[in-house]
Amino acid sequence: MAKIGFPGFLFPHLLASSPPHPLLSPLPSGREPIVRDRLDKLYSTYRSNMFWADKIAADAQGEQVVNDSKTPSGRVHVGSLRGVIVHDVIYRALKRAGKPARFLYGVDDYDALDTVPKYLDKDRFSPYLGYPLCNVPSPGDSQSDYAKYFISEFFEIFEELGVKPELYYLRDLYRSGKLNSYIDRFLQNAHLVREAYKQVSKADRPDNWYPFQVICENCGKIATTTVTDYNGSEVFYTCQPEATDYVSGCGHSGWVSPFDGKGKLPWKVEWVAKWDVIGVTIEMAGKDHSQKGGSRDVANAICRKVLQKQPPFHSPYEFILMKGTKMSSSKGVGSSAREIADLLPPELLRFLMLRTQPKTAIDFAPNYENVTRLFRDYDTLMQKYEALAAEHPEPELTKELLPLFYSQLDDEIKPHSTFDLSTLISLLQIPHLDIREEVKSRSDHPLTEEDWTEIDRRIATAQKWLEDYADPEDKLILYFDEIPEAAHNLTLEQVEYLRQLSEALSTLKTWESEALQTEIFSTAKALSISPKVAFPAVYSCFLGKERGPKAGNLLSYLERSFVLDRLQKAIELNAK
RNA sequence: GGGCGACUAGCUCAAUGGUAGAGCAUCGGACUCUUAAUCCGCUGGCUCAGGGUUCGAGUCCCUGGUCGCCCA
Repeated sequence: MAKIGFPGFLFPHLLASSPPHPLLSPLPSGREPIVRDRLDKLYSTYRSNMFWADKIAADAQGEQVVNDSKTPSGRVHVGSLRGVIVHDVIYRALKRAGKPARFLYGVDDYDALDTVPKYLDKDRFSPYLGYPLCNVPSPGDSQSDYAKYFISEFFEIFEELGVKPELYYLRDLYRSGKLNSYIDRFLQNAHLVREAYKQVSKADRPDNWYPFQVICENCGKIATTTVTDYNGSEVFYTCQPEATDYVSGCGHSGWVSPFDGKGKLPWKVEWVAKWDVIGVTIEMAGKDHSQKGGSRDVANAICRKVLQKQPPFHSPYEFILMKGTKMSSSKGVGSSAREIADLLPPELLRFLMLRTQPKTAIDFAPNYENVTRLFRDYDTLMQKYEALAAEHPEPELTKELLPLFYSQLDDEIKPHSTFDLSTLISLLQIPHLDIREEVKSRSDHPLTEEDWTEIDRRIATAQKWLEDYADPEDKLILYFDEIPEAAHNLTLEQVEYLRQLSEALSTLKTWESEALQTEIFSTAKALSISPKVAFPAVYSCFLGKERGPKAGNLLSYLERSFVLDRLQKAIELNAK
C-alpha cells in the first residue's frame, strides 16, 4: 500500500452543510482567530494537493456506500463509462484512505422500453414498447430478457476495466417486497411528492396524481398507467390511451395491489427509495440530471420532505464527447462503450476517464494526436513512478502520480517496459516487417513475459486504430507507382544529396537496414548537409512526407532497383 | 425564453484570495549510425471583455461576449 503525504484523518471535513470545524472548539479564546486562520490555510493547502477522488474520500464520515445505476435500454454509449469510472475511483479512494466502503451498481430494469433502437428489428420489438425492460424478450439467446442482454454487454466491460461493484436489479427489489414500505409511504404522502415536484421543478401534478405506475394487468405495459387513488392496500389505475407519445395504453382500469413487483415508483421517487433501502451515501450524477430543478434536485427534495433525511453526497460529472474521426464515422464505429474498450487497453481507458476531474468535459476524438498523447502521458507518469520506485520500495503517491495509480486494475502499479504507440503505428505500416522482432531489437534490455503482454496489447491497439480510425493523411503511404508530389520541390542541396546517395547505394555490398542507415547518414555528413535537410529528401521520394520511420529500415524492405530508379526520377524532376 | 457549466501558453489541462505552472508542440543545442527515437535548454500569458469588493483577484460579486448542455 502506498503512502500519502499528509495524514487525512486529522482533517475529517464534513460534507453538505457546514459543520463546526472539529479542531476549533478547544482553542484558548484570545488566540483562536490566528490559529484558526493558520489551520484553515494549512488545511486548504493540503486539500489543494489532493487528487479529486481523495478529496471526496477525505470528507467522508463513517461507512460509505457508493452507488451508481443504469437503465439497460440498449447498447451503452461511451459517456456512461465516465460515471462508472468516477464511482469506482471514489470507491477505491475510500478504501485507500482506510475507510469502510461498498460499491453498488443497480440495473433499472423496471423502466419502460421507450424506443426500439435502430439496430434491432422494429417489427419484433415495437409490440413491447411501454413494457418494463425485464419483461421484454432478449434480442439474443445468451440472456433471458432484454434488460439482462444489454446490461451484460456493459458488465463485460466492467470486468475488463477491473470495476467490481455489487450488482443488483430493480426487479428483485420490487418483486421481493423490499420496496413495499417505501411504496406505501410515498403513496400515503403523495401530496408531499407533488409539492416537491411543484416547488423544485415547477411541474404541476393534479391532486389525484399518485407516484406510482402499475404494470397493466391487461396489456403488460407500465409506461401508460396512471394511479389516481390509494386505499392503503390497493391502488386504482387506468391504462391511458394517450399517456405517452410513443405508445398507447389499452384503456383497462381497476384496483390492484401496488406491492411485490406489481408496478414501480416514478424514476425520481424510486431513486430516493433506492438510496434509503440500500443506504447510499455517495452518488454522483451526470450533468444532465444535475441541473437546478432537474431530476436530482427533485429527488433530493423528496428525500428531505418525505423521508426527512439528508440525500447522499452528490456532485455532477461532465459528459465525455467522442467525436469520431472521419474514418471512424464512415465506418460507423467509435461511439459505443464497447468500441472504445476494443480500441484502448483497460488501464488507458481508465486513465482517459479519470485523469480529468469530473466537472471538466472530455472531448476525445480518437485521432492520431489524441490517441498517441494519451499513451505518451501515461508512459511519462509510469517512468516517473519507476524512477521513484528505484529509490524507495514504496514511493509516495503524489497528486501527479495518483491518476496512474487509479488507472491500474488492482491497487498496485507494476512498472513494465513500454513501447511508444506512435512508433508502433509507423512500424506496422512498413511492409514485410516482423513487428515483434523489430520491437525486440529496439529494446535495450531483454523483455519479460509481462512486457510482451503489454506490448502485444499495444500492437493490437495500433493495428485497430490503423484499421478503424486512421484518416488517410495519418497513414504512411508508400508510393510504389508514381513519385509523390512532395518530391517535385526539392532544393539544390537536397538534389545533390540524392545524387550522392544514389551512387553510394548502387555500390553498397549489402542491402540491410543498418548498412543503409549508415550510408544515408554518412553521405549527408560527407556533404556537410544537415540530417534535417537530408532525411526529408529521402522521405519525400517514397512517402511524400518530411518524416517517417527509420530510413534505413524503410529502404531495406524495398527492392534496390526500385530505390535507385526512384532516386533517379527525383533528381531528373528537379533538374528541370 | 429560463437555467447550468465552461473560457488560463500554439494544443491538452493545473493553480488554498498572496510572484500564473506542467506536459506536448515550436525553436536552439547535444548525441562523430540522428528521423514518428533519446537527452539538455530557451522561448512562449492584457488568465474572454468591462466594472466592483480587497492591501492584494485567474480565483469572490455584477454586466456583457463566445461555446457546450439542460429545461420550457
